[in-house]
Amino acid sequence: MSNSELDSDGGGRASVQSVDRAVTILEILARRGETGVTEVATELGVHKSTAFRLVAALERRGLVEQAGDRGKYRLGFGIIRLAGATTAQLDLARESRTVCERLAQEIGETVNIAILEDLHAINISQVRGPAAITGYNWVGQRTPVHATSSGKVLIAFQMDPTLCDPLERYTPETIVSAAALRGQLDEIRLRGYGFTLEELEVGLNAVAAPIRGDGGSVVAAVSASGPSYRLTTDRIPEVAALLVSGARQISERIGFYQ
Amino acid sequence: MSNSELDSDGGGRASVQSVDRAVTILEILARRGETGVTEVATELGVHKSTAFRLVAALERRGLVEQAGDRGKYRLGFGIIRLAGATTAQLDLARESRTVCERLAQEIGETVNIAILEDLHAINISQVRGPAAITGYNWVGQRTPVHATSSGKVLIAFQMDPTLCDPLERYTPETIVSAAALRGQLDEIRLRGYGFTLEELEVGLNAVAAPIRGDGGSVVAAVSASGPSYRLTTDRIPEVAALLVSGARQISERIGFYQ
DNA sequence: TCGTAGTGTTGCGCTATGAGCAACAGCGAA
DNA sequence: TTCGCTGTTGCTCATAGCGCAACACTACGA
Repeated sequence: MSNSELDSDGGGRASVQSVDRAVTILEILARRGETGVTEVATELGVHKSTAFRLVAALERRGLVEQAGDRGKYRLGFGIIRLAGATTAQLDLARESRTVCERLAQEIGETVNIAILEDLHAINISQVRGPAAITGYNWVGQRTPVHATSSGKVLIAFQMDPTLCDPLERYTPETIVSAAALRGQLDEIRLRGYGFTLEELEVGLNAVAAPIRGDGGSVVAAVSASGPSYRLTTDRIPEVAALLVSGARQISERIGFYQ
Repeated sequence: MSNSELDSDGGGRASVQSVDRAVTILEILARRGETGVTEVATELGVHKSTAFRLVAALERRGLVEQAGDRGKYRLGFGIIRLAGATTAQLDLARESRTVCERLAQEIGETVNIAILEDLHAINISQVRGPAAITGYNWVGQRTPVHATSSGKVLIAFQMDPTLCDPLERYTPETIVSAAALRGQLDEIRLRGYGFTLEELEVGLNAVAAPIRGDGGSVVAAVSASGPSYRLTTDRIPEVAALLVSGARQISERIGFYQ
């Protein structure tokens, strides 16, 4: 594939040339295995200094690596890592789907799966509850770990998470003291589930339980959330039991054996 | 990660900004799952039209896909494909290594593993023979299928390969008639191995055998090559038997069961 | 049902970036 | 030791990539 082929996207500047070239380099390396800069340049139809800089940019980010000090290049572990992130999330989302659908039906509220990233909970899957008022889609959203049930559960099982003090307030009920939050995390580890009461949004309650991976570590959380007039404080134990059970099923499906 | 962090590579323009941004987008999508353009732009620290164009460039190449007609983006199957190419070749190279070392010892010549790509044979692994005169590294090299033993074996087991007529000549011995080559391919399928006699380089002979994948199709070839005064015509049956045996072992290791 | 807010997408002009050229460093083979 | 080739770097300049403004579309709330 030459540049003239890349440019034939439909007139004008239809793409980002450098990105196209970089992706082509990844494909060349995928096909050819270990390849030198000059060979990449020849196949790409660019100057070898251009090829070198593009390869170096990919190398810097781990998508390409050099075989030895000086010489041929090959695809790096960064590709595997990206692919792994994709398939791991796909696996988790797929394996948990039917369990989440059942939970949403049983609990009557919206159910979400979240993973931890840089002290944020990121939702990767959602099943809307039958009585859901709002159609808000949480998937892809990052939420603060100290003000969400999933977030609390995720950090409760982390090694010594670094917490700000004070934490950010979202409602009058938000826990802003790191000490108070640590106390709640201790309770979560003892009870096996966590919850929030109008801590992220006024009128919004949530309960969450930990999902474990094949090493036993907590890799995700499943939660149910709803309006506080429906998901009342006295319903929490019942909802928690359902979530803990569902979380165990999901854990077993993704390879956790106790 | 903001651009200012990207720029802190060591003064000046140390990288390719657009490629760095594109890779960061892939990492964002790996972490967050389904994500909108505006969210990507915010996290990347660029204008949303910039983010949109970068995402579109990745989408065009299959590394990113859109979830639905209009909306959030996620990592695409292109990442899996790249990762698969990497791990498949790694698997093949790894599983064949000890067999190739033994073959190099037994035959006394350089042994290579090659795969087919666009009517070229690409070497992905090499073990130098003990009596090797030249240290030439074939890994990553593309060689013409009609003038190499691996190439002939690889196309012999393809569905109706398209051949030029005449083919390119490299030495006085090169087969340049497509009809003559097809005849040789028929013989290869019957015998189970192929060879070349000074067809790529004067003084260079080679023998190759097919490696099969789990569906039985030929996915690679293992070959031995050496100077014609050592790898003589009368040695071919003996060398072929060793290569066929070795190829079967490799095939079994990568999942082929007869 | 309609208006509004927000997101995704596109055209355009400008400038900062990416590219090619020339040259250098290093390595392996003759 | 010399030569050929590859990988790498500094520099200059043209253009590709970027941000801005605007548009199209969708979803939500009144």
